[in-house]
Amino acid sequence: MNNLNDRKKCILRAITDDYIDTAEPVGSTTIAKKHKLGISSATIRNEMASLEEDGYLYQPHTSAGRIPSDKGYRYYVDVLLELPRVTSEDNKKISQISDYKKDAIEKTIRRSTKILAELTEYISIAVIPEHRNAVFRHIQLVSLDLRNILVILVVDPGVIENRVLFSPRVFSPIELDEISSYLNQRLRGKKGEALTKTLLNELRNSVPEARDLISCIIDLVQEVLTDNDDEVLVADGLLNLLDQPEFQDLDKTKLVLSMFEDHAALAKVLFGLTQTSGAKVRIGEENKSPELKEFSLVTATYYHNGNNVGTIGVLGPTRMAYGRAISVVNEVALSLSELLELF
Amino acid sequence: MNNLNDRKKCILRAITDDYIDTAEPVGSTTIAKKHKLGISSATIRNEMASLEEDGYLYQPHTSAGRIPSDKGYRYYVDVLLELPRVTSEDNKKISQISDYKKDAIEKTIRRSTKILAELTEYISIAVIPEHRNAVFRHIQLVSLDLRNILVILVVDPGVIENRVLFSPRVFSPIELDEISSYLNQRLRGKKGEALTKTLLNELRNSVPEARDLISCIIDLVQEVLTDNDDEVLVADGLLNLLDQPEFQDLDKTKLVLSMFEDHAALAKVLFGLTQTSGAKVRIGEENKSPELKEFSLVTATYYHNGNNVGTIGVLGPTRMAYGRAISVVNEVALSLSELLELF
DNA sequence: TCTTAGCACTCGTCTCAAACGAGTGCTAAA
DNA sequence: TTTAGCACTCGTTTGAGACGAGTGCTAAGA
Repeated sequence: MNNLNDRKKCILRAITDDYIDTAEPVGSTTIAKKHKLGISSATIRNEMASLEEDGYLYQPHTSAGRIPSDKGYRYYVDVLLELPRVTSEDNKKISQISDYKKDAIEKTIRRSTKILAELTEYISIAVIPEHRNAVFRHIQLVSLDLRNILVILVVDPGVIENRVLFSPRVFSPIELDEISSYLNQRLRGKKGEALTKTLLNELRNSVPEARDLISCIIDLVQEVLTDNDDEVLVADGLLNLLDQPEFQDLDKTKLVLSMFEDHAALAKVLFGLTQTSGAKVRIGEENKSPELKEFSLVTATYYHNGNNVGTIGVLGPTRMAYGRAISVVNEVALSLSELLELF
Repeated sequence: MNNLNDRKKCILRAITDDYIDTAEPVGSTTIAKKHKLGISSATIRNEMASLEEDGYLYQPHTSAGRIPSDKGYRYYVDVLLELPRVTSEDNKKISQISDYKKDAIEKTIRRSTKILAELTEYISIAVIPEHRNAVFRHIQLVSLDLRNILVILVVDPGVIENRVLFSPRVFSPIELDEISSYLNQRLRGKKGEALTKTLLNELRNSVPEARDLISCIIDLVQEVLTDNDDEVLVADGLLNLLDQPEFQDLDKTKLVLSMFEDHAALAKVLFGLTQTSGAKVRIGEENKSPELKEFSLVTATYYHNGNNVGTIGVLGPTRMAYGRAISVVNEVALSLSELLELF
């Protein structure tokens, strides 16, 4: 694929840079003037025609300049792009991710997407750790008053779930402690898939006088560990889309934004991004989903204990500032992984 | 203010209903045809001219129909409006508010705004209970492993805060229980303002070997009870605005939506809505803030233990379906209050 | 053989005037 | 007091023409 001569590379890079900058089709004279390549507009025109023939560029209509095609962007990203360093200003902002240290993992990720959206001015999305990989760590029952019992369920990595249960029967703190430690002993380290019916029934019947309470608790544990319909996707900066010149058409834009009302479906689209290290870039048609064919997606995974637990990234027009996006996404994923090591 | 004769009332109501429905200036013939009032378009025209003179209507330009002015909407809401009953379908949706029963109050309110936005198709907003009115209820320290301690702080009404603290010194579960019950005993029922320096210092020095741990805990308590910069405003359905014909102008709409980036400032605008019972309606210019002069705001307060703790409502164009908005907002506020009674 | 100046051509956008039509206010008759 | 009739207003739509950015092609020059 590295089959372009140097001059073609320069021209393709110039056109792509310019188009990313201005959102206007780029003409040969513009290139000749702005980027002093030492060749005339006529020569550039010839090269452009050749690049178009090879599928790197296209014209929206005869009398317009050129726009990079998806193939063009792909070449740009793979071959031509030099990643800019993350500025210290950006780094300052990114470091805000760890500001609140150790609150729930989900909040941390929300904060990260928010920061990512602000930095890139695109839509920022994150897939949060799948609970089904989560492990039971600790449960604690606390008597708030006679009949209200606070259940605290701690799950690795970093999810803490609280629920206040109303119990018709009064339990003494000692009883609650006993129940807690029994459940802890039986459930510690278990994954959702390990919660077999046999086990659950055994637990339910273990303390006859607390059957109802334990039932409720088990439901909660199961709910948290098996992650039915819980939010798996976090998005921020949706409105940034309105600032992009290609989304001035309201109907089109509404269509896109309405995708974000069904987080579950969208998560599926964004899943299957299992990736090794570094940022992954999906450009336009490379996205399987037709709604995303005008979008590019730059994602990176973040880790917990060396395991790939989730994905974070940005979604923007194919005319995306790839360099900056990739740098920033990488940096954010890195910060997030570092922070999660502390959980 | 009840100074319009019956015919004028009918015409004003017809124009307002029609304009709310179509978003197009309403002409005399339209009224004559759609609402069989038994009078000709010419008569309606005369009455319209009179209503315009009195400030209830205006024409966007000479050759157009009429649009209700803010004064016209106000009259419509105060005098002409008959509240529609909430349909059983709506009620079904509203009852989803209590689906998850007793998770944290903030989540409940988020869910409520989401439902409200879906039902009305306007922007839905809520001011969540001010923490400074919150009361310390319970604290619990749980040893997760040797050096990680989970702090659970329960605050009335319905806020549960978790934090994992890393402690260089190892505490036994018994020690942690002792610290918990000491703090519970000293802090139970206290408001943020009751946390004087003297008290806090006394607590800090009460158990010398746990000084650092207690310090961290106290910081957390103070943070939660004094509610520095925590989110006080929740909004949903921002994108609904794009479906309104009066907000097809992207620049204008972006300006409005950007208001929602500074929740704190917006909360101020929406505060000062201390109100008795039932929904409050603010129409167009009645809003102090100039950004909101094209908007109407329908709000109701919700209660906890008989105290007005927060506000929930919808924000839409002045051309709002007031009847439905008021009914639904009232119903949601009611459901929310009922649910909070259980907290 | 490669480069480039020159030029005719294309086609989207901008401009402006004319036609259109929804709605009005006024007048005069019922 | 109501209403049919009509001239008038003014925003919107339509279409023709001018404009111009950018192209491809040709032919001359390096």
